[in-house]
Amino acid sequence: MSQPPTQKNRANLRDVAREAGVSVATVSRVLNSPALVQEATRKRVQQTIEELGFVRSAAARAINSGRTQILGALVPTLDNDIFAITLNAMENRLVELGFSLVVATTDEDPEKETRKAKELLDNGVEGLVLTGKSHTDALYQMLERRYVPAVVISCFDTEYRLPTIGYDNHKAAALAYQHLTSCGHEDVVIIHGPTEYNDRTQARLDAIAELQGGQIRRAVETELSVTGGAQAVRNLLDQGSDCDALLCLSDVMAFGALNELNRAGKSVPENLSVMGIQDLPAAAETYPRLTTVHLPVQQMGMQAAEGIADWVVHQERPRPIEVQSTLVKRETVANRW
Amino acid sequence: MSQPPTQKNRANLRDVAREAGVSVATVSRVLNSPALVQEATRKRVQQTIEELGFVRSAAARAINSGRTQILGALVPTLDNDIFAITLNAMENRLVELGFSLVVATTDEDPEKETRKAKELLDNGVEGLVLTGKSHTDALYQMLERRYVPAVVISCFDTEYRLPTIGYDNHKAAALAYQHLTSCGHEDVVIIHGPTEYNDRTQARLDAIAELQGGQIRRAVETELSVTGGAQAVRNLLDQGSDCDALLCLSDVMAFGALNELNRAGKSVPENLSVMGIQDLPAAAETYPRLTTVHLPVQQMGMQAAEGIADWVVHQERPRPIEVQSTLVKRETVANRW
DNA sequence: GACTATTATGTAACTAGTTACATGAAAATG
DNA sequence: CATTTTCATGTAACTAGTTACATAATAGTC
Repeated sequence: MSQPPTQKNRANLRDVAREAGVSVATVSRVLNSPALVQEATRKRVQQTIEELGFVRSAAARAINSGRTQILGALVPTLDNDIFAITLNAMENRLVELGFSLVVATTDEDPEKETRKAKELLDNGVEGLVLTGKSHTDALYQMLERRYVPAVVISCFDTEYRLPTIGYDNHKAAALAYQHLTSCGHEDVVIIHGPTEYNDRTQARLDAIAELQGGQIRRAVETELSVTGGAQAVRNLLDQGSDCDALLCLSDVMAFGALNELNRAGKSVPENLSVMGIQDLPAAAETYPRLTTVHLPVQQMGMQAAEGIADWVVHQERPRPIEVQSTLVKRETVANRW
Repeated sequence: MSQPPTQKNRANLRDVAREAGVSVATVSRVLNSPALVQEATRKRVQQTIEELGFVRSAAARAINSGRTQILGALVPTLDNDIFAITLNAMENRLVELGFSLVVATTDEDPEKETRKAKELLDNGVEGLVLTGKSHTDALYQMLERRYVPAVVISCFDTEYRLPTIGYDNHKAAALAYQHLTSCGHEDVVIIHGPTEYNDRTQARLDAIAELQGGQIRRAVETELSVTGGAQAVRNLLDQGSDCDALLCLSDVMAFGALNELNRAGKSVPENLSVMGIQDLPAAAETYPRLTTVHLPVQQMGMQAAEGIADWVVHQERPRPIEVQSTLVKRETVANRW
């Protein structure tokens, strides 16, 4: 039977010291600054560590250093690609910087986010990466009271109370919409995800409203997913409503939209144009290839990782960082002039 | 200037005790078993905790309980949907069970996985969820030496040295291939991702090899992504090679394949059939809708969460759990009889 | 009113490391 | 050869909690 020495009979520093016939300080030195220990002693201690299968307790280290080396990220969901690429980049960079990343999902619900943030902080997370600007006062207070570094991704706003590291959603949407109008599209239907607590979608809508004279002319709200995009188009077609172009405020919805238009026998961009925002890798492979606005989410993930790590280590609040969105012209927008 | 009291001047248990005029034991009781403390005292202590903004140190708690409440998941990547849904489900269930989830990516590289596993364990993770069966001996030894609970997802094998919680890749691929043959498809091209260190892809290929008399007849290896699927089809078309059906061993490649076939003007399933494996949500919305094998990855995520949490808490190794794959007939497979 | 039971609280010893300071011995300097 | 410096190591006091045990103060019983 395998003994179940979960934590109990695991060797600790004192065991190693006793077994090797040295003091705890010496063992600690072998682990942390081996140069200070004579070679013979060091060898002996190292061998004892091997023999006893000794592993330093992370908790005990943390208690002394006040550092857990763990950061947390709160994202709305992992269920689609929108945040996955950012997280992937963030995780990779953080590991290089010596941190682990705890991921928690919020379902775009500020209350849930607050609860999860509390759990993460209670579990020893040293800093947080939040998504967007919609958070509860309780969360802000918690961060301030505990002096927890926290940065915000997926948006850019120098005035915001936390450092933002991301793209300007307003600009990105304007870029997309203006491309459509510059190609002669008059009647554009905006397909967007839920706006409740989603300031990024709201900012994109606001930008378009501005360009349409203060009021969005035609918009349909749907689920922020491939399925949502498909459903929106299905409804539009069922109602027999016509338009020049579809602007999906996120690529995933554009993917669904394109599929559904193909199914309905509508030619894109001959019958109508379609645009997305984000430029996921798959956007280059849709049929037809999706014209979209590129959001450098990978770069954002890396910068966020560096920003939060720096803040935690050097107690220096990072400046907001804007990553630039750019228009990617492919095949789903026609020139109507 | 905001004081930078990162860790230092943060109030601790002793500060609260002194300020409230009670002993440290009483404060600890207020936090852990408030019923044992008289109401007046409890109120006073709670108020002092509020005033001083006292927050329990996770590290100090962990040192006593030997429990960090943190689990780790090692997945090949977050860059596409394949693992995102599983992780999402896992994270949600783990939070319910009182754990946090640290996510690390391995790029399907056992050495990198071993390094990351070590980092996670050194950072205090109590248990691991691994993906697939390709791991280094060093990793196995590390897990055994440290008595770290670890379960494996995305496969099912009762003989494996760690408990597997997942689907049987062999069965899933057989299910897909047999559907194609039962519909009269003779000449099937298998499109699959890299097999190096990817035992799941290998198991799927093995199943098909068996059904084809020991040797895969036609296969093309590509990147495990939408882009990869599209490229594979592009190459196939460029070479002018014909076939009855395309079996993509993962939905994401099927998405790319369908797009590319649409682009080439090939009718699916009239010209050729296409199948995927996984049944991502988007599979129901492709054009045409993708026939695939459903892998209940959400259920797998939940079960894995429960299995590893149980093992960590009750020191009881879970039994392997198989989640069943099922055929989902949609529109991309024609009957050739 | 004395004796026991119950309840609330405190003391101090744990958990597993790190580290300032002290000590002793060997090496370098005058 | 004595003195100072350097190096290796040990002692014990920290980090921030938890908890077994002791004690004091009520409450309940005979």
